[in-house]
Amino acid sequence: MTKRRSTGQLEAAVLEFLWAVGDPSTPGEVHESVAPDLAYTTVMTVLNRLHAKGSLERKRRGRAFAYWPSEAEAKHRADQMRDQLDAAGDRHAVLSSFVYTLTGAEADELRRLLGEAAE
Amino acid sequence: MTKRRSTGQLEAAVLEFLWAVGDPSTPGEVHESVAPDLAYTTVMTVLNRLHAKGSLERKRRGRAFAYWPSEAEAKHRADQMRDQLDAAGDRHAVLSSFVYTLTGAEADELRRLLGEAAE
DNA sequence: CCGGGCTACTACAAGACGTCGTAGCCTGGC
DNA sequence: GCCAGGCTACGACGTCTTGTAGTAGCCCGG
Repeated sequence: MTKRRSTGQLEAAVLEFLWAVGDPSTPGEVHESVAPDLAYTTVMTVLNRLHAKGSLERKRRGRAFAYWPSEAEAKHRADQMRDQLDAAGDRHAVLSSFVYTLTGAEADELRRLLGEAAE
Repeated sequence: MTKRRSTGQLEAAVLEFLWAVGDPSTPGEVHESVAPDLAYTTVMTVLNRLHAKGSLERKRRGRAFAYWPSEAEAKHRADQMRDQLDAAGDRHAVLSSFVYTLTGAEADELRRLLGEAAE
């Protein structure tokens, strides 16, 4: 018996897969690629719940539904980051700490993006 | 009748308060400031749980414990942001989206921080 | 030294999520 | 056209986390 995944892991894995694929996927495809060790119905349930929460869109494809993320991964992640900033009492301190975690390449990338934004 | 707070809200509010205060606080102080509408024991429990999870430190003060965050807010938030970046399939896209959410002042601040880091 | 108040521990309830069973429907082979 | 196999939709169950509170014990002031 495989140990139960910790909370959120399965939903996260499903979302990640759908983002990576880019195209709408059926429960069968998701099951096979994400968690073939689990019952098909388990994956089915996760897809339904994510859809109910608004995280996924779906449309009929044959007799099944094909699911895909309702939001691009980049936007989702960026919004999460933005939320952290908004929740903070001291944004300066957060930005400072954040910059400290960046690699050199990431810092370069960020400078470039900020440079463009400055126009 | 008072509606139950949604999951995570109370813990978040307690943490936020302790971060804002800066000094160790007793359950009584937290209760009064964060959720006087709730039972004292409810706040007590939340403090204990956050301590058990390692989010809070505590030490005796009189016959009570005084609690304070084990991690600075800025570091906590920055780490959360970093996690989003690490979880992303395309970091460039995330950074780009993130920059797009920044205000002018925040962008300036970030440029300045990145400038320093470049030294 | 006695009562009121405040604290620590324990208990209960509800929601979110991981996981699966069952019934129904579609398709392919005969 | 009909039947069996497989796949899907929906619902159900268990656990863990978290919101919420009750009760018993301890300390201090009167």
